[in-house]
Amino acid sequence: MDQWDAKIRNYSISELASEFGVTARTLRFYEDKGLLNPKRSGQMRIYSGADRARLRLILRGKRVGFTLEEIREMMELKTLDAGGTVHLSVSLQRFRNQINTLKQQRSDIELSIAELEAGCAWLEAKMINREPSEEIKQSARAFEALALARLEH
Amino acid sequence: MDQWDAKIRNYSISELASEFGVTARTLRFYEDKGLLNPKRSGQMRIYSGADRARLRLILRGKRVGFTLEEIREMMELKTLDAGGTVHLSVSLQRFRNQINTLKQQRSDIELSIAELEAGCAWLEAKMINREPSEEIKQSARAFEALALARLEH
DNA sequence: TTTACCATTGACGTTGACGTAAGGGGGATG
DNA sequence: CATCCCCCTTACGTCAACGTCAATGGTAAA
Repeated sequence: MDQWDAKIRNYSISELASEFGVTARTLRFYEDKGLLNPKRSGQMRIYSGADRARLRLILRGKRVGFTLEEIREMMELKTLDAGGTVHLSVSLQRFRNQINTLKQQRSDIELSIAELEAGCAWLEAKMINREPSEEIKQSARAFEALALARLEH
Repeated sequence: MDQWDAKIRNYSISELASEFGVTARTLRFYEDKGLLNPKRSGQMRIYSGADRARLRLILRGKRVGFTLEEIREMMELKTLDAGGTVHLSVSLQRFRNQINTLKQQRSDIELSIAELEAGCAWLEAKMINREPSEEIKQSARAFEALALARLEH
């Protein structure tokens, strides 16, 4: 239980960048936008485990379509201890909205996956039987019909 | 079974635009990029039900994070009947990659939802008990610890 | 005919998220 | 000492996805 803990590990900018597959420029940019603020040792940036965790959150947020500004706001809301009940309830509403957005997106994604999987099946069918047999043509038309049915509302 | 079918419905540019909550400029832009090509009556664009279906796909693709270029490619792959087995298998691989991307995204989304719901719970706890009781402070610290545990790898 | 409205095609402007180039500091190694 | 490598800041460049503006045309009601 001494101080040789795993959490006192720090990271240089390029370490963190390469670990997450981004450039150093990106990390400096995020700092500029108020998303990160690592400690400094002189000029050099020193990233802690917490900074690393924030970065993970930022990148995940990006992947699901939030802008950097939105991500910054959400992170601020959680570190914002001051502020009355009103402010809290506003924050709560914002979080709930984001959740609904994400759920909508998840459903979009599931539809898209289904769409692409249907496309795969269609391509596979075409590859297995190269000669334009009536059988395949039939299934092709069937697929098209199904696709259309799903698409036209 | 006469021709008073539902599918012969056509749309003007502003009809389609307002139905999907985009501007006419957007539709012209998509056409410029080869994503749509409605028929013309003179200068005016005439959108068919198929065009409408394509638009639906485009917008969904956008919502899940594909670029217009990617969407165009995917749509081309499906209307591309010519091309040998090699081309087909390349297409198939592309589709499979997109599917994996989407599945990754879905998992990201689920993580984000969990994150935000935890944030909601945290805010709610704070609202219910406004006075800074030790009890709440404890649960706050507990939450922070949990969050960190989830975040740091 | 005039007014009103919707359509068209350019062309340039804007925003977010970085890339890239220029110029310079500091330390470790041959 | 010279060379390398990593770090820093400042500032301009870029790309996608449209927005906005200008000038113009067709048609339908007043």
